Amino acid sequence: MSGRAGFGRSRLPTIHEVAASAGVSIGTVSRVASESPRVAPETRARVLAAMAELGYQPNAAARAMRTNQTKTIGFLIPDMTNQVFARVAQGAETVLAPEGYMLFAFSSNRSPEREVEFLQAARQRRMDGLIVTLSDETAAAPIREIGRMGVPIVVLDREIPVEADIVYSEHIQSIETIVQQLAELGHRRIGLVAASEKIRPGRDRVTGYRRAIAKAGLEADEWLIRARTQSAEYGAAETYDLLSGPNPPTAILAAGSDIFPGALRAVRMMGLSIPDDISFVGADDPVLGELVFPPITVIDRDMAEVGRQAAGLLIDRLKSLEGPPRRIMLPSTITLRASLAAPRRR
Amino acid sequence: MSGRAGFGRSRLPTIHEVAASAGVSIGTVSRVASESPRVAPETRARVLAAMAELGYQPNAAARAMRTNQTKTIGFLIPDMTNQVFARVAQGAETVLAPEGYMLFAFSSNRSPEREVEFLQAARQRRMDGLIVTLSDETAAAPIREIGRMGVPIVVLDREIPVEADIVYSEHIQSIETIVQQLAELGHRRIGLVAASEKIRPGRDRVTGYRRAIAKAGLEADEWLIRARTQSAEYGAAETYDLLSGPNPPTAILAAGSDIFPGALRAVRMMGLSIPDDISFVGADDPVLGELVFPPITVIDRDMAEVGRQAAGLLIDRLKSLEGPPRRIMLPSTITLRASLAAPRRR
DNA sequence: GCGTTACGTGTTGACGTTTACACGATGATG
DNA sequence: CATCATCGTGTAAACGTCAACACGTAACGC
Repeated sequence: MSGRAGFGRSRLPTIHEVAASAGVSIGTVSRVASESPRVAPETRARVLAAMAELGYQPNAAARAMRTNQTKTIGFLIPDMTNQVFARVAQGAETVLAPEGYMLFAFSSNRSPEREVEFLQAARQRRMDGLIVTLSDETAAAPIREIGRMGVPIVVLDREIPVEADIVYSEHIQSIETIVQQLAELGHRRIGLVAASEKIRPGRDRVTGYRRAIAKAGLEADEWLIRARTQSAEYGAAETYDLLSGPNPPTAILAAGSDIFPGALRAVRMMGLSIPDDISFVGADDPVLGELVFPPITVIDRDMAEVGRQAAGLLIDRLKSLEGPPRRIMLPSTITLRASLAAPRRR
Repeated sequence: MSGRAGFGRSRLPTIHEVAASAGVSIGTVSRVASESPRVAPETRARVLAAMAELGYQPNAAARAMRTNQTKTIGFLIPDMTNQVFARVAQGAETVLAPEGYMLFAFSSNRSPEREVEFLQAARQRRMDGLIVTLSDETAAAPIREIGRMGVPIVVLDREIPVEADIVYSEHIQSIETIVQQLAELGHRRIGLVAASEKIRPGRDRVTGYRRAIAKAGLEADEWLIRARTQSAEYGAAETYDLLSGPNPPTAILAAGSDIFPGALRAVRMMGLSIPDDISFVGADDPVLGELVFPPITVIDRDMAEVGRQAAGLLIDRLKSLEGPPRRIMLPSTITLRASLAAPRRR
């Protein structure tokens, strides 16, 4: 009952009030709350009733102070609106929840300053563990902060000098495969638009691209490589620039979840037809490639699995801190669709 | 330096250690930490140096216990992977961060049980305020839990019997407008696929639809209305069912961010051409409608603004709890594109 | 019937902060 | 020169919980 009406702040009942109401000591209430076996069934029932009556919820701050754990995991993501990370969170949730941990997500909007703020907030709040995706491997401050955390951390797809478990995604091989296929179709100039080389996915994709170009014996033209920012605007701008240049590519790799729609929009705006005028490959978006016409070949990954693996590593580390850092590599998959064809004869 | 190497849990320095290191009392350290003016500049400098040296971060739990606030806002969303909510979070962030609040997002995956768990966790953690989007207005448990929270809450686009500030989105008028336009083009049978009638957006869209049908003097066929679940699969299934029926509609309203791509896929799979075979309207996705061919007319809303408004209401309530519940209604906008045409003659 | 054990419950610091209060030193004032 | 603010700092209590310890009671074995 206690329908303490009204807005805003109202004092929440404490363990003392529950104890008084149930006619026992606070120790007994505490034992009931933490499901200790050493309580008589009848007493337990009375305490439980008092708790329900008062709507008692133990104060996590006080509990954290005593027990040194918060049952809270923080998830740092560069961008909430990016489905890639949201799917990771969802996957991690499925592993963390059964273990009694709450996963709270925080978006840095790709700002290293915000990342530092989050990491400090996480430390202040004594979160039990963290899953972290930094937006820039070359920014020193967040990395320094990670080194100070003092709790287990799992890093997602980044290469940073930190003692942490890491879940990698495979990027090099899949880009190589695609470039090779395009070369076999007869493409000699292939444009790559990727996220920043300051983070592993972008860097690896550029690496894979260069490697495949060399293997196929094609001319290595750095002008064809664009890797600066993960955004639709950037994808559109670079794609436009590539396709309106003097010696444009005959295929475009839009290697990023946000770059993909941007690049596609640029192609559309220029009135080019896929795959007749230009071959096109997207990445990291499981929906878009299937819905547009023609359907578009896409490099994708099982992000929920990334989340599950990351959460698994974290749980292990939470249970026992032993052992060297662990690394897991998860594959990328290529879904071939109708967006690839031989280049138009000049 | 204190480069206390190693994995996992390491003890973090307390205010006592900082005090000892700086040669002052804990009271003084506390005053420095909370930026009280009553500290001599030279002392302040020494304390700050000690803090930096040790990498001190105040224990939020202890602080929360003393001050009764956590500077934490919780954001409950039905589904992280849905861009609609992610954009709200982003908008709310921009208002909350300057006020010193951290926004932590939690996804319930549309489960009322998970919603209750989050609300209880938020209460245990003594979060200062909440922004909440329930997945089912008819589920009693989460609503009861909200009533017990004891902190300011802002509810997003739901009608529930709770004393809270609410940010609504307009749905009825925009659906009415679209249906009317379709009627004017000559459509007499219009299919509606929406989210559940158990939440306001779905219900309002059905209401708007019925109202417009009546106004336009069209036959009201309940068979044409599908409003059960917000998912791509549901959107695809119902669209397929509508279009393969004996007397199919000549236009489809896919009134939900996840329903939209699902419905579109169904249309594609049936080999129907937009707008020649079928007119099509999407909703709540600002990207998809623009990228497919032909571009699709879409009902959309400025979700970041929803987030900003919600955060604003919350901040006000946090500063002064006075006054009756406030309600804000934000508009929907219709972006007309090439997916609407007169129905094919039978 | 006594000693022993096991069990259920109460009592009592701690956890790390903040903040009201106390106190000594310094400088201004009459 | 005595008085009194003012300022900077230290001290100690409190916040709500847990868990180690203490204690009383009942059951049991001998």
